[in-house]
Amino acid sequence: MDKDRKQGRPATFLLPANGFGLADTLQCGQTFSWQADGTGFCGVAGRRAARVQLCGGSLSIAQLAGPRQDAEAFWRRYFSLDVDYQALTACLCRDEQLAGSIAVAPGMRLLRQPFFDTLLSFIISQNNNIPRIRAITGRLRETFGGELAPGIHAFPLPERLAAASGAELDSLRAGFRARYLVDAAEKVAGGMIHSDALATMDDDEARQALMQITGVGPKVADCVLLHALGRLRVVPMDVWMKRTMARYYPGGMPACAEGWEGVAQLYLFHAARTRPPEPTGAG
DNA sequence: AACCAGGCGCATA
DNA sequence: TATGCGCATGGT
Repeated sequence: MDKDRKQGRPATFLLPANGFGLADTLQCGQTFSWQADGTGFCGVAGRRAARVQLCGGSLSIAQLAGPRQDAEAFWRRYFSLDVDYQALTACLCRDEQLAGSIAVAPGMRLLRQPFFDTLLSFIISQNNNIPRIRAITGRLRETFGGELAPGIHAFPLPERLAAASGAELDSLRAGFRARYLVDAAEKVAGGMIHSDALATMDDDEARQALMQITGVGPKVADCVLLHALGRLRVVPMDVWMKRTMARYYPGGMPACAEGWEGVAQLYLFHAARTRPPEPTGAG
């Protein structure tokens, strides 16, 4: 695998990305693995590192580390550029509240993220805010993850994190979540939790399996199902979504979101956090 | 069943 | 500058 990591030149290519909103996609709280970098972003997904930037209607990707052969296919899938969001959002917009939420960030896409990166990130996200999640995941990567490119570290491998020392864990300043990270690493390294096995289960079975990890409750489990396992009907219920659902959809998501409830959640969540809450009633 | 630990960004005083 | 609030989970 040495040839994959030590490359003289990055693999650089363009992906068609009409209507794609890079900043909204990377900054809405679904990933904490990307750093704004002037005109673009640098970040990681699994064992790959990349710098990405919008160029007109295309997404320019410079993969700095990782397998080159399937790089285009990997990133196309990661950014959901293989999904017809024009058609999908047009469908969701049949609901008035969803239309208003999509208008806040119409180019936002649901990422398809690597399993273990996502599991660790959302364990850290619990009872936490985005700046601090970014800080802790950054220290987690620098402490335990391999350096894929200069200054860019991967998320740790499960085996490495499972062998963490107490001092290393303290340095994360992750608070009570530190032992949750270790339990997740042990269960993945030991094969008790495996993404291939989760993929064969229905949503409820996979949720229950993930909740065997200490520190993974229903909300964190649903985040992993949606963001890493492609379970697009799953709606992680944090406080913002509880408010949104109670207020606008007491009877559940509208029919136009059937099968895409998790994607609808992305827009509703982002809009709820972005714009000030409206008073009840008209106006 | 209701409460707190745990750390820190944030809004409000 | 100080104070309190919010947050997802596990444990009491």
